[in-house]
Amino acid sequence: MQAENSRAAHSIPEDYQPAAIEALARDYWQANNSFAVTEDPSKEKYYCLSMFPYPSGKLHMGHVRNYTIGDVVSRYHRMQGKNVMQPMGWDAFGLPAENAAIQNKVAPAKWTYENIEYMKNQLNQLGFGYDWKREIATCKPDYYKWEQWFFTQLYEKGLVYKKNSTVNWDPVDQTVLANEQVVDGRGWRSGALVERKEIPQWFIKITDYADELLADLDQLDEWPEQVKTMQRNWIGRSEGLEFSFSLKGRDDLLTVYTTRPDTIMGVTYVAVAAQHPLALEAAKTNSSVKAFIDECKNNKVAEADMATMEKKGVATGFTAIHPLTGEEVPVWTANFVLMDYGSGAVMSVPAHDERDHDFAKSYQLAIKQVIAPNDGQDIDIYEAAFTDKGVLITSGEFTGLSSEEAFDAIVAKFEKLGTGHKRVNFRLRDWGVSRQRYWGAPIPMKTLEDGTQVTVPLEELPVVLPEDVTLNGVTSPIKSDPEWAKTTHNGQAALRETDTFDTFMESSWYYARYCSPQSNDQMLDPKAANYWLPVDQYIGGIEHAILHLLYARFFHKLLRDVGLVESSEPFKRLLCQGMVLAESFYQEDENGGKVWISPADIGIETDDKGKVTRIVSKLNGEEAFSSGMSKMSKSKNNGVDPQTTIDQYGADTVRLFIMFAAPPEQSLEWSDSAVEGAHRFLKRVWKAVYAHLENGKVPALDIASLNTEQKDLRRKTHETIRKVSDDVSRRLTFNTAIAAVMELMNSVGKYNKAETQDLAVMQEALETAVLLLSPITPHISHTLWHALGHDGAVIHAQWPKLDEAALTKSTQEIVLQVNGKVRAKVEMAADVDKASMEKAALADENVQKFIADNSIRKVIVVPGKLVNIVAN
RNA sequence: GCCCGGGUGGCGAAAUUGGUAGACGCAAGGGACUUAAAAUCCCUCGGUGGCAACACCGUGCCGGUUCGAUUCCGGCCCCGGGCACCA
Repeated sequence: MQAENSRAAHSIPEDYQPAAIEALARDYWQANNSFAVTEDPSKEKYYCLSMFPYPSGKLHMGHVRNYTIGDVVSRYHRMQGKNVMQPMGWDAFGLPAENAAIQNKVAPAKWTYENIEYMKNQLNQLGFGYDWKREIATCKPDYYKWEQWFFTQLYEKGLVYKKNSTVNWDPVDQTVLANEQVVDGRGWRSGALVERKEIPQWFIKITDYADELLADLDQLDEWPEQVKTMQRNWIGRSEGLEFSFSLKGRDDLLTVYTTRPDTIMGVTYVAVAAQHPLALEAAKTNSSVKAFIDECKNNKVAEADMATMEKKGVATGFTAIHPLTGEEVPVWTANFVLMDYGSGAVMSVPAHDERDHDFAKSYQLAIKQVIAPNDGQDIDIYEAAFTDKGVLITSGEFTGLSSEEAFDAIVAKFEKLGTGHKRVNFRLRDWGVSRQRYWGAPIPMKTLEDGTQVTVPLEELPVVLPEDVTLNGVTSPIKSDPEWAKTTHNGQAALRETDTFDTFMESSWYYARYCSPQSNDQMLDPKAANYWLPVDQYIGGIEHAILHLLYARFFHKLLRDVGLVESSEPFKRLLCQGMVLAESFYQEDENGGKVWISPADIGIETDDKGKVTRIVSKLNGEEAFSSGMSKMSKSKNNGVDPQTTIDQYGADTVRLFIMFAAPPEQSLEWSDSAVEGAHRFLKRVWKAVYAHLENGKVPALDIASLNTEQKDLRRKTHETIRKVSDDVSRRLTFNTAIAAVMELMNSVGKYNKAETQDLAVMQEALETAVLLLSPITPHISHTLWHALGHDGAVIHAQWPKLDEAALTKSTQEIVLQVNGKVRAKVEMAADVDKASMEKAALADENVQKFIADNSIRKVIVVPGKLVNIVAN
């Protein structure tokens, strides 16, 4: 990387012209197939993956951010000499295609393929280095064939079953609605009040893997702690007691599970779900129970709605008998008990559970305190529940035990009596994969005439989804066409399943398919899969922290257990990038409603401190208002089309801005003027190289002969290498990496000598800046690297090497504090010892002033950094 | 409601292991160049006081630990993500 004698520099125009140089770099990569990779056991592999996009129409800023991060990481590791795979594809099934189909009268397939074409072109314009040979679209039969096959394998292994489960039902359109399609409790098209309905659906037993999914989180040491915590809570392992209440005058038992057996003596009622058999039975004779159950049919399915709705219930008339005391407690049915979770019944202890407490107060049910605070503090149990652990009171033989001791004692008691046992429970529920929609992969099952369910054999796969269809907005075309389902099985008539898979199915294994995307005789080629997997760096939005990442981890373990991969986890390192926000503006219409105005149509007036004084709409010249920063969205009309910015400033500016504006995990605020700032910086880099080339021939660097100024610039160069290397590889803080290169360029700009060795250190500084920037702004770096005299392309260059010797400094700044406040700063020798530091501190005039008449209690010396004198 | 994050100048941010708060950039103000404007370059830029040296205050709010807290602990407020059929 050091300058050779008589380097043949290539001249460049004085001005930076992004459009021309970006086309040049793109043509080079394309002509040389720069990003195509194959398995090469002689090289260290690096698999960098960004979450694939849903082909919604055109790229949005969130995509640009996601894929820029991935491309920077990929290009960095490439410069480390690794065999880097960076694939791209399309998460092509989903609801929006059906909506677009209804709106624009175009088939979902056609709409999807057109969007893919357009977005692929945009990705190329941004200079992302993808191996397009590996492109996948999940809506293509050669992809979902293997997903269907895999499902049949899981079925054979007993990991798939069918059961009833609740959906949102639109009674007017006679169709199932996604949560998104339910607006204020009504169907978004029909406006009808949505009902809960139970329909049979296919489930995959993710709960069989709950223990492993939980335990293996501990191995993922390069995942954000935040994501692992969310997954742990989602899986929700708990230890508790399962036991049954007998029912007065009946033979059946009511089974419940509790994580707080220590509070069992405080049970004052039992609550069952509205769909619980006991509630249904009570409804036959009790009209208020029936009315309540009917009312619950209008409850929404989403958990957030369940949790925030008013807690309601009604007594069933049944009476349960407390298994330890023999006491009689009423059985209620309540809207907060979930039928899908546990046994659909819970014991209620109002004194020690907030929800039970609220409910008991609303319905005048008894509140019985059985736990007292450890510190003996008096509490008013009618005022609020006491939910902490403590000491048992009025609990018969268990009185006086701590909550922890009582847990064991009470579980032991039940186990001895044979009426209950300790049980590990998970919050995680099995994965319901059936969707009653058209644009998805058909579920490969058939029903025979006698009702038997069979899998579709491999030779009949894929079960192809017809693409040339018209949607009526209500029923899936494969459901409304009676012919589609008709098939045979071993000569017998059979009907195909007309439900399709949840689209999370496709996104749960695409990362593995990229390793052998053309494999047509098996799901994965194990040799390729085991070379590339696990993914070394996965990048995507934090909104996927739980569901997608958990399903993908689950699928990977399933792939392992069918023998297709060797590893147990799919993603070694994870980065969750933040959202892209923009300011949104509105004016009010005559009804007080908000009319959202695009940021492009807004003018802003400021005072002489830059504070905003007035916002005006350019559309009507009247005052407008800001509603602050929010996620770029259609509803707030605050989206900024990446294409406009690419056209105006070029891809490098967009990439630089988006990496500089915020650290990757934080939300990023779009700012037009900051984009201009990024562009200005690239112009400065260009000009600096141009000016350097004008100075003529550059001699070889002769380190021994450098003067102080030359050494200073060289130190700055190598400090920058150290900082940027660490930021890009370990910290993934691209914003501070860019800031460091900006500092280096500021030093370059201030350097005004151009004698022999000046040119050599300048050459080194500029080459370094170009190399360090090249993962972020690959196009301008491509041209400038060439201009600086290199015949090979910058993508084949090595990442700059740190010269530790260049970092040495003769002096350093020492901070002098009195009682923790900075009172002076002094330059001292780099190798100064503690005693001299302390001596210098005590000798300082300002330090002396602040010690004054106080006596010195303590002196803290941090070697090479600071001295703090404690005096009072 | 539950789980997980975040809150630092006019703005985006930095401070990596408890050790100089505000690197880098944007906006703004002043100046140079120009007939002029744009572009570019130079200077200033947390608040208050002071000619200055410097002092005091300042990292959402209240309290704690520490020689020293943006960083650790307890409580609160506000904003964002997820909650199983949006992807």
